[in-house]
Amino acid sequence: MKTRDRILQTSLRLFNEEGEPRITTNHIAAEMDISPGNLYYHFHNKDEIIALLFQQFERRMKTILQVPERRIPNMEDMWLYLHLVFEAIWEYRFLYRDLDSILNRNKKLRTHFRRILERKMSTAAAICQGLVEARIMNATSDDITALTRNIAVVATYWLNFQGIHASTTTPASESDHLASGVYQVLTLVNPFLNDEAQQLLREISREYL
Amino acid sequence: MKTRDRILQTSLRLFNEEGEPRITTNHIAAEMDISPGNLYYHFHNKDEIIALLFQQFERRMKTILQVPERRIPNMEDMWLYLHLVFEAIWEYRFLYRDLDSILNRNKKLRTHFRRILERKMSTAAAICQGLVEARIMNATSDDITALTRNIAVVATYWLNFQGIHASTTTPASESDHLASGVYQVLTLVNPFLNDEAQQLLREISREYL
DNA sequence: GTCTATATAGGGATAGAC
DNA sequence: GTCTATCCCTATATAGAC
Repeated sequence: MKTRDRILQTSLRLFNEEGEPRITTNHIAAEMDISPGNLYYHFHNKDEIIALLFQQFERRMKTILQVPERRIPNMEDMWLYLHLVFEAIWEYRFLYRDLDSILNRNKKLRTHFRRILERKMSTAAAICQGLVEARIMNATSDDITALTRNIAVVATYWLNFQGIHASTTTPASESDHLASGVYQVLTLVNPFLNDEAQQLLREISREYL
Repeated sequence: MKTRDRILQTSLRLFNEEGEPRITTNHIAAEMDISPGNLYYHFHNKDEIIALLFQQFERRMKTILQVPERRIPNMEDMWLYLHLVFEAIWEYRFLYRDLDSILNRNKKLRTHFRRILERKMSTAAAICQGLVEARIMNATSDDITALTRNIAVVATYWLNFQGIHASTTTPASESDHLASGVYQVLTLVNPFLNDEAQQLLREISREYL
């Protein structure tokens, strides 16, 4: 594996584990047993590493958010779909942990992140619209607007919230984080579903949680 | 006004405006036209300033979250109540902007912040319970658990979300931030309310938003 | 491509005079 | 209480040898 790729890989791991602000270029080099000078041969600065990692994340999110399917999604689809989103967030969670600090340093990242957020919301809105037309969901257009915003907020900040709120109990495993996030987002959708879909959702929750 | 208090006041303003990580003790001293040495006469270090500001915030939140009233709150009560919470968050928004970074540096703050979060949720749960008993709200105990978590997430991270999402449009005024946050939280509660309460909520929203 | 050595800059913090 | 001067440390980044 090329040094350049190893730098990206190692940076991602350390950023996720320790938080981006606490990891310096020296830390990354030391962890890889290369010299700081070598790292700077491959990247001009730390921001360039972050920008590259963000690009990877963005590409991944874009493919997830495409939703090429024609048919109306059922509850199980939604669960799995949300799971993919949370999985991607989890693998690049350092971005979310210090979101403001990272986005403030780089205007381009801010714009791109906002686009991802907008895409998340429009995808969610489209799914809801489909469910309404299939009479699975009962919601006005205003309801859907507010709902998609809430979905975006909870999906974006769930890991942060968990990190504060659950720090009392035993540190949860990766799959716990993901499943609880998916569940929490679906509780937002739940009150708008018809009885049958609500029942279905309860069963799926019991199965996965 | 004593220098010590002016330091706190100036720090709070600069932290809120520029973000806590970007404001150094030298910045604070320069802004006040005092020497860095003088600042260190009054505070041992930057963390001590932050801890004091946090204490102010915590006291304020505690008094808001007391809810000494006996009677069942109506929709207007809830609006005003949430408004107080968002107002307090707004005035100490630097804490929320770099929450992870600040809480990671100081374990004590983390514990106290978690307590505030828990208190927020138990207060919200108590209010919901009251509404259910008054037949204004229709929700199971599981519904309320999930709902209060969602309320906590949205209330905690609304400003951050707004900062990313709305950065395209004109920078909103303070009152816009608050009102939109209150509205957004109430959209979480709305689907559980009976028709009459939902109607009431729509009217209040139109009035304040 | 990789290393060693080093320059630079900035923030945190202290000492001692006034 | 306040100032000036200064020290220490750490992080970023570069230069030049190999």
